[in-house]
Amino acid sequence: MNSTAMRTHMCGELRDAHIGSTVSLCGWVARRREHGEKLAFVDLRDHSGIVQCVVDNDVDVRSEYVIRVTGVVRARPEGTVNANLPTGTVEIGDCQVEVLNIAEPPPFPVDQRADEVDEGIRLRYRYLDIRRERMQKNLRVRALVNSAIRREMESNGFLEVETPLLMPSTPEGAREFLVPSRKEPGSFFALPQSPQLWKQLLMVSGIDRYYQIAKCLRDEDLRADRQYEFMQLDAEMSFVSQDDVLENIGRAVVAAAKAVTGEEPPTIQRITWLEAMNRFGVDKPDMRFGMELVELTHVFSGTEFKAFAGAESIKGIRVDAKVYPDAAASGRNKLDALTDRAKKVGAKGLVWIKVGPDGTVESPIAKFLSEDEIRSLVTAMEAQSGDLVLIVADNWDTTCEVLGTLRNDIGRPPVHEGPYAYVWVTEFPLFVGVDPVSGTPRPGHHPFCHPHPDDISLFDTDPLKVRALAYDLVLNGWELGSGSIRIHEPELQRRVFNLLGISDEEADKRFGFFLQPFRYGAPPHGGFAFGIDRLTAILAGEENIREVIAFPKTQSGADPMTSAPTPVENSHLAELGLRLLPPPATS
RNA sequence: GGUCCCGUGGUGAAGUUGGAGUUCACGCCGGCCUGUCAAGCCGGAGGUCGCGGGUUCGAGUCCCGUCGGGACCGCCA
Repeated sequence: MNSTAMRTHMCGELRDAHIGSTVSLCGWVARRREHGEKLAFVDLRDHSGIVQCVVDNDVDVRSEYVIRVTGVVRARPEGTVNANLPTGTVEIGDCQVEVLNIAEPPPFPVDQRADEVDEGIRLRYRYLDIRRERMQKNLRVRALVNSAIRREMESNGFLEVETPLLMPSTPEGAREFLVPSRKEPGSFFALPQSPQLWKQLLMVSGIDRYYQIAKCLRDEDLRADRQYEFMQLDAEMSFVSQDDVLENIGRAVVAAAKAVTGEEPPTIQRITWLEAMNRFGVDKPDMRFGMELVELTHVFSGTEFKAFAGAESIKGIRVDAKVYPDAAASGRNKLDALTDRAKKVGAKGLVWIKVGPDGTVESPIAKFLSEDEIRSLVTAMEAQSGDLVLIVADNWDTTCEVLGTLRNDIGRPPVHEGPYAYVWVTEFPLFVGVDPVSGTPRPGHHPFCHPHPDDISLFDTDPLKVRALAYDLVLNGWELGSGSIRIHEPELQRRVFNLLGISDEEADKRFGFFLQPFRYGAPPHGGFAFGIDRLTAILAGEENIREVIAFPKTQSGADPMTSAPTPVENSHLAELGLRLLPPPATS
């Protein structure tokens, strides 16, 4: 399969079994070791690996020259086997070397040492960076993920349908990239944040099970886990319950993980949003480690301590001295830093308690607590001597969020470290908070999420308590993706819009092209989408999705290799009916 | 929009409380070398210390600004 007109084998595949065969190999010069005019060792590299070629005639080859070597595979002489190379028991002898192309010295070593090179430089010369084993591996992991997902989705009856990149702008959600229209100056296409609207229309169209490995584009600030453009497995199913969606998407994730690691990943756990918040303080819990939030409100129900008295929610986390000896032994400076961190996240303050031997405690607030309270606290926290307990008393949201943040700060391992902890988070709230201007609830996911059928009665009385048939998939504390059962009944959709403060007319104006088809018979349906880049990064052992993207952007949204984005000629703009504003004045 | 970290030959790093023409390793160029494998030995070239301004007798070092890279907050329905 690997042989071509120019080569018979790949460098990395040669083993003892090939000894005696004459081979032709093509690749790049990884290194050369010269021993005078009549002996040189050339390490030849292609994507499969490296093999040593012994050259006993005078050839001038240098790093990254592209060469073709023809010679005979032979066993290495006694004592010269290289255990560090998979091909280390053999070498290519009697080499005829043909230089196919010369090369300038590369700006950085094209091997593991480039892991230490500034990422901006790696990106400027990405085509060289990708020659390295690490990037070759990562891109191949990515391809495995994609092909496993395709195979699994298709074997489960999903049909791949491609959807447009050029679509109307919709004001909701993430900031869009705009594409000016040449034929209609002043009008614009938007690039899709996701194929959300298209896939729901495909359900109306009777496609039944749709999937696509789709490019999504969002003009939001970049992060280790966020790029302007990213890939999602996007899927939608008709006549399903939430369980149907979770099972099918779960199979695709499992298939991808298995394709990469060779092992069946652990069962994907399920947890409700409420439980996730109560136990982990976040809606994307990293379940690889403990330090769960402990409910303490009842412990201090009759307390004299002002900061605790009457607090809606009091919770604590225990920093186990056996697991986190450094954090548990934090001195005053570190504790102050933790307090600052807690305040930045929204807490009024942070109470710390160091547990000593025999139930003694050390804390700035110890004198305000009764012995009973201290005893109950230590018992509730299951605290041992040396442990550090951190307590927040506030409204429920703040208490959860602050402790969830501190828990992650103190205990969270790098995202790519095992074990893999997949979890479905279900029953997200339909609305999150209230718009400060209009006073109406804000959608938690998007306005087409189906409310939990048990909660419809709360619509008029307590809308913020309404749960949605919405769910996230979380891996090691990263949100891989989310989905929901959608509203297919126009009447229910109108009720949700009205709660959101969107009138019928306004809904029609904003989402008309999307809502009108639903009048022609929309099946009950639901779906999901998860990020291929994030899943691939974790499976590849990387903590940054740039490492699994061939040509990513930097955090500032630029490409150091192509210099994009670049200015364009005024004539180019004029053709699109555009003119630039003067640059903003700098004071 | 904000907080924090980084920027010194091609690459990675060192450079003390501000003090001579910045140092080291790798790489590069030349020479030697027949069993190396990050080969070895000898010699050589290569710098706007990101950029601009300020403080100072004197700035890689201190201050301000700016550009670039990174982590995070906001943002990502």
